[in-house]
Amino acid sequence: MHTAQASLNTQSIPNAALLRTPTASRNTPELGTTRTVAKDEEVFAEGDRAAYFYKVVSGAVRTFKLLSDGRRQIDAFHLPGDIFGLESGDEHRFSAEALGDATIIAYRRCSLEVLATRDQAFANQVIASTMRALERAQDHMLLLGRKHALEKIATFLLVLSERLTEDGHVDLPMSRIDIADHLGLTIETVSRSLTQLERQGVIELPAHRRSIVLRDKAALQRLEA
Amino acid sequence: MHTAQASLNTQSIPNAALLRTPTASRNTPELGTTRTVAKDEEVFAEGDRAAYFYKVVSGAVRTFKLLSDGRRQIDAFHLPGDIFGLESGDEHRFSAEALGDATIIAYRRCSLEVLATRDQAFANQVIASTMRALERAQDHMLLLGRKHALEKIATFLLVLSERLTEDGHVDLPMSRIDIADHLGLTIETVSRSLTQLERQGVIELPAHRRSIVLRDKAALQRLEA
DNA sequence: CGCTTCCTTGAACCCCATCAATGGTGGTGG
DNA sequence: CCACCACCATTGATGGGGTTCAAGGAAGCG
Repeated sequence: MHTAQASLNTQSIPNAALLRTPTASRNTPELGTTRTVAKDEEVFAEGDRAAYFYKVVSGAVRTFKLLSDGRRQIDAFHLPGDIFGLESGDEHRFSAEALGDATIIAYRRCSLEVLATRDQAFANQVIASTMRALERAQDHMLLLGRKHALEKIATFLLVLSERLTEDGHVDLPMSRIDIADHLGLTIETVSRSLTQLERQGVIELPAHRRSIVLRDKAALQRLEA
Repeated sequence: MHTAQASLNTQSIPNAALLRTPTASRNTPELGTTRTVAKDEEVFAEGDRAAYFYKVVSGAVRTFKLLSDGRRQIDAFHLPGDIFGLESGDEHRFSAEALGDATIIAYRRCSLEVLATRDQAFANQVIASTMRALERAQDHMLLLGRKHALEKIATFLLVLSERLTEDGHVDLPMSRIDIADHLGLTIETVSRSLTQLERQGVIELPAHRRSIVLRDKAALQRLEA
């Protein structure tokens, strides 16, 4: 059992040298090793031994679960600074793949346990981070269970914009299929909803479909429900 | 920001005297105070100061979020032994209400922090428990985002039966509305799905609609997808 | 320049929501 | 003890939001 995929962003663990140092593999090789992952390459699969957890350095990673017939639920996208793949049990309960070419650092799980046992402040930070990950999961349950397509898209764009935006310009690291499998929709509905928002003048969809300009954030917030 | 509602069952925190002792209010009054809550009474509301977190002693509690127009998502039902209302921020991000008459223990949040700082083993247990809560949330996201009504009901019954069953006989502490708002369905669909399972001989619905007999768990597992 | 891949758009359908009414159970008071 | 009532659950009929199926377009890459 047991993944704790949801992102634990390192910003919130100021005391944790282990998690903060993207160059840990060079400075303290025993704590983490850098690894590059190609687009759509697997980092780990559901059922793998969870000997390591990971931090995104560059690029982005999706963690997801599959049903027997192939239906997929992406629980989170992990951006630079995020931790994923930390488990309470000894198996990964999710799969993880790179959205595009990515660089990640792998940490031995036992490192965490050793450090958490020695350093109480660090342990408290890990608790807080895990709780924040849980809270994000809970917000997402509200979205999945009770929001309509347009509300889901609006929420998604607003959440993304908090991390990826430069004055309203969002560069999407993921495809429409990924968005659909994150929001519990189909690619067609995602596409139609985005088109609708564009027609309403709320967003703009540049030609190369991997970026979105948020024209009217207030309108998105109203749509969020 | 930030709730960490999902249940942290005390079974999994063997070393944590604070969490394990239902009679803490008598033995160590500074750690927790017992409180009884009537059916549908509020324990705390979204936005309240999160000075306390809680453990269920008897009865059951729902934690939920509301959208502006009243749509509700119940993120979890908390049964005896479960912890809820633990926040990383200083406000409750959910509301909590008793399903029926219930007894709970309120702990000051600072007690947890003090204890976690002094006792590394305890801190590690809290991390593990929070991660397990997160994992349950992740399973529920798969259900909400990608499962059909019948699959949702089947999963729900199987999960419940792991905790509440005595040889297949499940006593539901919650109403159909609560089930619907947990699974992202309507009461009508919940009712129809249960009826369908009964017609298929998979379950039995006794006259007083608050219990269910699981006749064929294997069939439920097949339906789970 | 053609191919592949991804995205968009259209049309038909279906699952579940919605609207509406009935049924059943437990509680209350006569 | 029974009749009435309120609440909850069930059942039926209809409709709609989103999926499914299918085709067309647009961008990137060899």
